[in-house]
Amino acid sequence: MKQTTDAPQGGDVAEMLCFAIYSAQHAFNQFYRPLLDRFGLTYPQYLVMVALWASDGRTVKQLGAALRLESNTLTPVLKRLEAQGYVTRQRDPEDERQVRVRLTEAGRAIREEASAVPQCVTDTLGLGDAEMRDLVQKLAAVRDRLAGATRG
Amino acid sequence: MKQTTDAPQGGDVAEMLCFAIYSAQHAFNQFYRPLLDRFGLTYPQYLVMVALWASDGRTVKQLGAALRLESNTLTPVLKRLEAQGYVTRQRDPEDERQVRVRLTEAGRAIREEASAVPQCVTDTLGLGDAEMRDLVQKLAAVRDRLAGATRG
DNA sequence: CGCGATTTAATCGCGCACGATTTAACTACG
DNA sequence: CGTAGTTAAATCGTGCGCGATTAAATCGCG
Repeated sequence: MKQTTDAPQGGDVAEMLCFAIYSAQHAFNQFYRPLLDRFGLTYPQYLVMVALWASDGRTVKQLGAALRLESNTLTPVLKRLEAQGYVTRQRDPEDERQVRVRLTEAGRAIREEASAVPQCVTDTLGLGDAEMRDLVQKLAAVRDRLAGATRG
Repeated sequence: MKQTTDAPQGGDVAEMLCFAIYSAQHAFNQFYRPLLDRFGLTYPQYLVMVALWASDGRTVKQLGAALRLESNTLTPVLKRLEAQGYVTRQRDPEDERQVRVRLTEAGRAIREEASAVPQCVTDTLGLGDAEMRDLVQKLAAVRDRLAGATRG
């Protein structure tokens, strides 16, 4: 009987969920690149901006919780965003261990313009709203199960 | 109360399909790491091995078509696999532009042992076969639509 | 044949990811 | 208080991804 799961016995990477996610991630990255070029943003940088547009003034830790990244990844990204003039980074006077990340005027300014970007994604994918949400929910479940098993 | 925007996908990263894929990809990467450590393989290296187990002796181009990668990414990965003793790389005498990648005895030898790895994934995810296939198919459709739009 | 166009890998530079470690600031507890 | 333990960011090294470029082999067309 043919295996159709994540098992390589029967087949190729094409049948594996991990590869479906892996290759879809690269496709997103490449799809976003030309759209974000005019802002000088990379895809991970864009995700940070989205997180800040939703809730400004978060600490590195809080951003990391939202993006599932840690300071070893975030700090260099945030420094580049700071160098681009989109955010500021300053130690919280209340707790000097923490660094608060805040949007600059320029960072807030591109929000409107950048709203065309996700619209372009939905247009390209042509998925219904319910189908999209379902896919997001299923992927979040996969992610959380994997993450739970990795730690616990 | 959580802020949302009018833009589709524009609330927070948690609602965005691109982020669901992005974070699931990282979760897979971290889930695989301890499982692959004993083979000395990274996750991308493992995907190359899976592709070769399915069809040995492919060219870099053919491997790239399967994995959606190009030589700029594959060549260093293949060199590391070669250094580990899992594959050989040699120019095709029929067409010296091409490099054929072949499993060594050691490369074939770990196939059986490594078959426990995807089993561990299915056990952890607890998804039915049909549900898994459906998810893979949907993600492949997303990937192909994005890739088609990026090129075309 | 000859020579420009095409194809295939490889190379280079940059920006993530991330395990491991370090530094600094805060907390808890005797 | 003081100090051991904890927490938050930053630092470092390695390995991808990938756009851009280069080098070499092959193809195509006169």
